[in-house]
Amino acid sequence: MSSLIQTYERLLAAFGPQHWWPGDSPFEIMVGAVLVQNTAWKNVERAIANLRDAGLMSPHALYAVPTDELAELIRPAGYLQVKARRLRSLLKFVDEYDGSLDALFQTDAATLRERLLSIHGIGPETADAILLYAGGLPTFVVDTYTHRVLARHGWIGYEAGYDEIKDHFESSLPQDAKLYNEYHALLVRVGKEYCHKTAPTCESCPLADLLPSGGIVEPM
DNA sequence: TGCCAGGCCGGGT
DNA sequence: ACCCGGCATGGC
Repeated sequence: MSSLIQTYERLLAAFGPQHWWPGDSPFEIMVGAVLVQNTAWKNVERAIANLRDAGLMSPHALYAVPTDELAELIRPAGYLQVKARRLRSLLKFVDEYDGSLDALFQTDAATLRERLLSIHGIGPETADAILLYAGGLPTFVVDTYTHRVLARHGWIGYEAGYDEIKDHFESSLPQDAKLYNEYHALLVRVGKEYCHKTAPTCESCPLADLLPSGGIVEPM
């Protein structure tokens, strides 16, 4: 069994830097983090383009948009009613810092994470994505690909929960935002290309020789 | 055509 | 403390 850092180095060598998060500004990254919930990034790009084209990609401008109007703008990202409300709850939070993300990220990481989690529509993954990719804070982001790739390769059990997986990484890696950034992006890359939900195949999977049993670990 | 995508919430066990 | 249905659009 290789260590997590060895796996990281192998993935980085194989795929190179992923240049995450795709987005021009911390604010756009925050918005994208909500819009991408259980949604293909492709669809999110259109929604973001709509907001940018309308000149709304700033905290105050976007907060001034009524919920139903916001829903129409983000339609391509799906769950439009739900996400419009979630965006507004996040915007209300940002507004408490007068729309200054610099001010917002002055808060210490643990406190800020708690505050983000208290926002309606912000769960652990969205909170961590905001902290890491918008704020540059060293917190590991766990997503469905992270879970599937690790479980299928026998590194964790399928029953492992969010915090368990997060701790798995954070306790065995240096606390380094750049490392967490790239690692998560690489896991998503591998998941998309080799670790599909159905019809799992590990042929040519870059992690194949890390499998403890020489095969895929199937869920119960 | 059906299944899936970079979740989260609320109600029911 | 889990488990499940709901939420919606676009790509393959």
